[in-house]
Amino acid sequence: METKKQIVSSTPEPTIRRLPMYLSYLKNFLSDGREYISAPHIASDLRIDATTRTKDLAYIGISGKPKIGYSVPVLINYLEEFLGYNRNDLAFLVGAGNLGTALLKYEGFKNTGLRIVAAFDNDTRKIGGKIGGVEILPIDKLRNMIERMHIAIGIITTPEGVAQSIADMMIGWGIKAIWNFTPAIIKAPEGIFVENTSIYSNLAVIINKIQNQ
Amino acid sequence: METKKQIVSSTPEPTIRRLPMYLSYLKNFLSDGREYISAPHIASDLRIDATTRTKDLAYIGISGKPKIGYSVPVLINYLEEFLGYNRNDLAFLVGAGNLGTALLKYEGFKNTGLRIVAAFDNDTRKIGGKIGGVEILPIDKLRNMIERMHIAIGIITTPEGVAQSIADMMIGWGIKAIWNFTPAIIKAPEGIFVENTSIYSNLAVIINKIQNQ
DNA sequence: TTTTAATAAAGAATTATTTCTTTATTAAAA
DNA sequence: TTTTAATAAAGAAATAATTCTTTATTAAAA
Ligand SMILES: NC(=O)c1ccc[n+]([C@@H]2O[C@H](COP(=O)([O-])OP(=O)(O)OC[C@H]3O[C@@H](n4cnc5c(N)ncnc54)[C@H](O)[C@@H]3O)[C@@H](O)[C@H]2O)c1
Ligand SMILES: NC(=O)c1ccc[n+]([C@@H]2O[C@H](COP(=O)([O-])OP(=O)(O)OC[C@H]3O[C@@H](n4cnc5c(N)ncnc54)[C@H](O)[C@@H]3O)[C@@H](O)[C@H]2O)c1
Repeated sequence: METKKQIVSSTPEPTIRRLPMYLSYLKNFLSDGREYISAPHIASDLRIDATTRTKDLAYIGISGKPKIGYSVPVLINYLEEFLGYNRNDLAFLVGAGNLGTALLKYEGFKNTGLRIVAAFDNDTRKIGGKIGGVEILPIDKLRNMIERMHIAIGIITTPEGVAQSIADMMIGWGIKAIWNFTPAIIKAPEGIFVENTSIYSNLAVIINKIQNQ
Repeated sequence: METKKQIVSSTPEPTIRRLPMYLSYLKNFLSDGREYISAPHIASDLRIDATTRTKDLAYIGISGKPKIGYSVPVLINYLEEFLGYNRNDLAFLVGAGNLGTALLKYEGFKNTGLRIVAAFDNDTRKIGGKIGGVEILPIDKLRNMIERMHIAIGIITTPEGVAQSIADMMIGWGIKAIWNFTPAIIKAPEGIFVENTSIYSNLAVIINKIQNQ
C-alpha cells in the first residue's frame, strides 16, 4: 500500500530552539550602539556555523545585505514577532511550590508573549495568597477557569506523581499545550502538544561530558 | 591538505537526553511489581520508535532477552550507573534568587549524583543564611572555595547581565562544566563544557506549535 | 522434541540537520 | 566608472539520527 507523506514545510525545531539565543545576543549587541551585524560576526560569537545561522534567519523571513549584514533592530523585530512576543498567550500554572514560585516571580516572561494569569494548588495554606502578583486558586476551580478564559497553555510544576492526572484534567477542559517541568512522562492524545523542561536531561549531558573528560 | 576526522564513538546526545526519561518511566513501572519489560512495550508507552529505544539501551551496554525483554531492576541499575547517580559530583551555585532557591531546595537532586555544596551571592541580606540546608557565602569566597574543594560544576542563576563574568571567574579558578540557567550566551574556552537550560527555547517551541495550530 | 511467536540485534534505508562549495550581490575603494 | 572584497543566498555534500527491514535468538506451546 502506498502512503503519501505529508510535507509540512515548517521551521526545524533546532532552529526554533536557537532563535531566543540570537535574540538575547542581538539585544546585547544593540546596546553597544552598533546597527548592522554580519553572519560571520554572529557565527563566531555564538560558535555556530555561519551557514546554519544564515539559514535560521532565512526561515523567519529576513534577509541581509551583502557587504553590510543585517539591521539589528529589524532582526530583533522579526525574531520577537516570530517568537510570538507581541502576542498575549495566557497560561495557568499548577503547583505553586519551589519551582512554581520561581516561575511566578520570574520577570523574564514579561518580555515574551506569555502571561501566567492564575496558579492552582491543593495546599490550603497557599490558596488565597498571591505569588508574583498571581493569585493562587484551589485546584477544583481549574475546570471552570480554563473553560471560561479559553486558556491554551498549562504549566505543570507539581510533584511528579500527580503530573499525569493534572495533565488529563487540563486536556479534558480544553488546554492545547502542556509545559511539563516534572520528570513524569506525560501521555497526551494527538493534537495536544507536550513540551518538557527536563533538568535531568541537562544534568545527564553535563555528567556524561565530565565522565568522559 | 588532508584532515583526519577523529572518530569519537560516544553516545549520541539525543540518546543521553532520553535516558533520564527511561529511568523515570521504569521506576514507575517497577512500582507496579512487574519485573520484565519489552522494547515494544516501552516504545508504545513513551511514543518513541522501538528501534530507537533498543539502540539507546544498547549504547549503555545492556541487552535484553528475546521473548522476555529486559529486567527492569537491572535496567534501572545500568541507567543510574551510566547517568552517574552513584557518583558524587560536587557543584557550586551562584545567584541564590528565585530560581537558585528552587534549585537549592530541590529534593530531586538527592537521587542523582549531583550535590550542591555551597551557594554564593552578593546580596548581604542573603549571605550567612541557609537555603535547603546549603550555606550562602559571599561571592568573593568563590575562588578560594573552588580551588580548595576541587569543584568541577558551576551553576549560574544570577541575572543575565553578570552571567559571563561569573563564568569567567569559575573557569579561571578551575571549574570544568557550567550549567547556565540564564539567557546569556556564555563564551568559554575549548575544554570547558557549557550546558544551557533555556526556558525561552522551550517556550519558543510551545508558541510555535500553538501559532501553527 | 519440534514448532511457534515474541523479541532483540544487526544492518539498510530514509530523513533531518549541518557543513561545505559555488554563485550572486553590493557597498566601498581605486 | 571599474574593481575589489565582504557578504548573502542557493545548492551540494556530508553527517547525524531515526525508522524500516531482515535475521537471529529463545522461551513457551504444541
Ligand atoms: N525545585 C526545582 O528547582 C525543580 C527543578 C526542576 C524540576 N522540578 C520539578 O518540579 C516539580 C515541583 O518541584 P518543587 O521543588 O517546586 O516541589 P514542591 O513540593 O515545592 O511543589 C509542589 C507543589 O505542588 C502542589 N501540589 C501537590 N499536589 C498537587 C495537586 N494534586 N494539585 C495541585 N497542586 C498540588 C504542592 O502543594 C506544592 O505547592 C517536581 O516535579 C520537580 O521534580 C523542580
Ligand atoms: N525565576 C525563574 O523561574 C527563572 C526561570 C528560568 C531562568 N531564569 C533565569 O535565572 C536567572 C535568575 O533568575 P531569578 O528569577 O532567580 O532572579 P533573582 O533576581 O531572583 O536572582 C538573582 C540572584 O543573583 C544574585 N546576584 C546578582 N548579581 C550577582 C553577582 N554579581 N554575584 C553573585 N550573585 C549575584 C542576586 O542577589 C539574586 O539573589 C535569570 O538570569 C533568569 O533569566 C529564571
